[in-house]
Amino acid sequence: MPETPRGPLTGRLAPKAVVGRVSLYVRQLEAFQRQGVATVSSHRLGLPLGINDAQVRKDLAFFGQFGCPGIGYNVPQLIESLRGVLGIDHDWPSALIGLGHLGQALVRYRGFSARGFQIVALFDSDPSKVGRDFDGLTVLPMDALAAAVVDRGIALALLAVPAESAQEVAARAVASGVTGLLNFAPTPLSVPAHVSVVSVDLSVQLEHLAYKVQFTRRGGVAAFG
Amino acid sequence: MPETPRGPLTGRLAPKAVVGRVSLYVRQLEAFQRQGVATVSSHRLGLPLGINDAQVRKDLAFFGQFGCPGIGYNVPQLIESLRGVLGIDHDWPSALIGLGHLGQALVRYRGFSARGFQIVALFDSDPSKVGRDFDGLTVLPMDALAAAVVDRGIALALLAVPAESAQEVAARAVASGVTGLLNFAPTPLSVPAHVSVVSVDLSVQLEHLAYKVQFTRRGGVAAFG
DNA sequence: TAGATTGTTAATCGATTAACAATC
DNA sequence: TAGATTGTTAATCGATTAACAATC
Repeated sequence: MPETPRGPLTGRLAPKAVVGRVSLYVRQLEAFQRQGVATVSSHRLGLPLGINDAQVRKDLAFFGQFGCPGIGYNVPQLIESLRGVLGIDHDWPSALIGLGHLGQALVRYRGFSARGFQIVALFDSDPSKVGRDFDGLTVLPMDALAAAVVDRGIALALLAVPAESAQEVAARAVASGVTGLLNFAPTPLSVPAHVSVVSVDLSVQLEHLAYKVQFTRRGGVAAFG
Repeated sequence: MPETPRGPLTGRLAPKAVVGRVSLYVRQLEAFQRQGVATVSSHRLGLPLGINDAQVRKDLAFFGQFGCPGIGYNVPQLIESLRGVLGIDHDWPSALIGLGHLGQALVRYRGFSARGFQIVALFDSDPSKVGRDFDGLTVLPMDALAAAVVDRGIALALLAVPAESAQEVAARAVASGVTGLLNFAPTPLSVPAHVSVVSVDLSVQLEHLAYKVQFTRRGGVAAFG
């Protein structure tokens, strides 16, 4: 039997890399569960993800003790523990701000709600967008955000606005009570300490791809990735 | 005057973190250029990005010598050099594979073509999608990819297909001559050594945000981010 | 018991920051 | 010249990997 985990209440903020891998572990564990696998070793869990067994154990050790020497990890139990660690043992009703092309796509994208991130309200500062319907939701003006945060229990906002207005919109979201921002605008956001930001910069990713392809073309050895 | 850069032809593949920051430097330099700034120091370049001056100089040193002691960096020259380093001194005609919600969004998203990544052809393995029109482009069957790669000079493909089919579609893309994949499917891809992959895993990013918000709520100090 | 596997400590590796001589 | 700033080396810091006693 696994010992009692320290639990996610204690300890320091985990490094970005660790949290990212834990997300991958949860997804892989869910795949094992669907296959009816009851127990996995750190080796077997890391293998399909290209992560070595020492790394898997070290990552898990950051959050507690979840395994049994000689046996491995109980799949459903580890899923439950890690979902608690990540804060995905409950839903996160979310707002989407900005209904340009990217925003319209994100409303319809099913990948978020499949993992508990339901988009429950849409906002845009452009009056010509307000009142329009996307995927069954009506676009509200930014002024309505504070009320929605309270009424619908919104904590997170997906920010799909142009770079120029991102900082201003972020400030309004924070003022309305949002405490987490997924920022798709290609610009750094400055927010108070109690607010978290994760940025997804698609241009940076594409430029990284261009770099790697060019490097390979020029005869370099793609050592990793 | 800056000395002759080593140029992007030599050296090892730069670490992921370095390449990501260089993308940010280029964007910041372009902002300085629009403002008419002629010369910047490593300090001034890093400041708006939250990157310290030593880091900026170290990153640039990976690719060559671009500055003048006592003066700093010439803005237009550094932009040109770094665009060469990243391989974004020319356009990258790209294919988009998979026209689900996310794929449809990516076609219309202007952020890619603004940085030289033009989507010039659409593909889907689902016959009911083939022939449909999105943003002026007609969806082609996967069989047409190899010809398009040659005819339209395509090197990159954006992969917006379900996790279940991602590996199979990636293999077909590679067989058709694509050498770079931007993978939006939440699954690792296995490709030959001459092919590069950059993955954008939106669920992992959202789960990271959930972790940080939960951590803050529970009284932790958000030390970074 | 023998084999497997954990959690953890120590060793290695790589990335960031500091310091400074050289240079404009 | 004096002040500013680079490129680079050395110092620090953090993350990954290896090793192994403890345990099932």
